[in-house]
Amino acid sequence: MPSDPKTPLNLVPLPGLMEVASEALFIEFRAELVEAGYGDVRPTHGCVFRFVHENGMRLTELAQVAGMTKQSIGEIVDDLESRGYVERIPDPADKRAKLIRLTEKGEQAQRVGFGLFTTIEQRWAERYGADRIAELRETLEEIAAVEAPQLVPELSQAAREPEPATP
Amino acid sequence: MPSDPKTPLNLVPLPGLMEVASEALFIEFRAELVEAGYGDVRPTHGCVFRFVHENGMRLTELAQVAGMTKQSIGEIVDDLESRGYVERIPDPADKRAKLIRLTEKGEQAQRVGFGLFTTIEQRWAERYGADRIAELRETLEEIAAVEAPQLVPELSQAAREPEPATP
DNA sequence: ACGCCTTGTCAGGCTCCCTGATCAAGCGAC
DNA sequence: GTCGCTTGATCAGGGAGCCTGACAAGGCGT
Repeated sequence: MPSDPKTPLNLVPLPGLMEVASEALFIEFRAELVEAGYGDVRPTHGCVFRFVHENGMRLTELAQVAGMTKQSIGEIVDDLESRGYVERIPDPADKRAKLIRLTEKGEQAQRVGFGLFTTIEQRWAERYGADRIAELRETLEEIAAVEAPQLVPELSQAAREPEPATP
Repeated sequence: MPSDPKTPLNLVPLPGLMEVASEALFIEFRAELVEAGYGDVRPTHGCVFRFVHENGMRLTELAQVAGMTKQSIGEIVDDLESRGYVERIPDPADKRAKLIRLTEKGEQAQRVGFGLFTTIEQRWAERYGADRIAELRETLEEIAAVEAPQLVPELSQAAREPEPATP
């Protein structure tokens, strides 16, 4: 049945639409991150920037909140460390453990990243109508509250600070 | 800064919300597909079920519309072939080429899959309010039309037939 | 002081996608 | 006709991201 090269949008399944919008959002984010000079921060690294605690955090804890294995997070942290975004310092409370903490550079990147989210949402509000986007957010929040009550609690907050400041 | 284990939803960035909703939708789809007896159809296989033409389609063409390389699609088709969902028949118009076509089993799976999309959308309409979901779809369609004019044209249509029929 | 749990890491594997190279078949120019 | 060039499919290899299993070093309860 898929034959007509121009499938009308109202026949595209909801997951498809969702994915298109989601990906568009992501691509916009990615492009601006590159433009801001953080092109070496890959999508995978997000799980660290989102969840890492200001005062440092153990690998195991990071793995838990990110919903990944210690090994996977460890690999990502290795990568971020080699790029200078995070550092491992010995945990004074436990000689086995190390605390993973953002470096100065890492914190700047985090600020810029969080700032980009609000920037983009504002831009979409201008592009598609503020009420439409507000509506969209409202609906998605309701959905998220129902569908992922255990999944969402860890997700980061964005934009506590007013402006990202230039990198 | 990410410290409070309970981040209020209104502080979650739009992409995060989008992804949660998108994934919830996907998981629901996946679960029902398994339940319908098509558990061996993996997400990757979607690019074939979505795009394959009723009368058969060449690998190269499939790769083009799916936006992937011939090799990647080829691998997926190999897999689907070994599972009995598609078959390769010689192309009468070109002795080099083969036509990839759904088998009977493959067509049933496609029907069921397409049907599930509408089923789930209806269920969400009941769960979150028909107008809310209609609104959501409307907004997403508008976004998709702007953000992915070259990306969307290939996306499949769903639900041409009224009911998926029991597998 | 003795096992037992925890923390982090090494080793290896799987999936899904990619690039590069190859081979057979068709097609156009002469 | 036949000599290249293009095209359809495939083989080989690689990288990103995630996983499970195994294990050494350190801490902790009794």
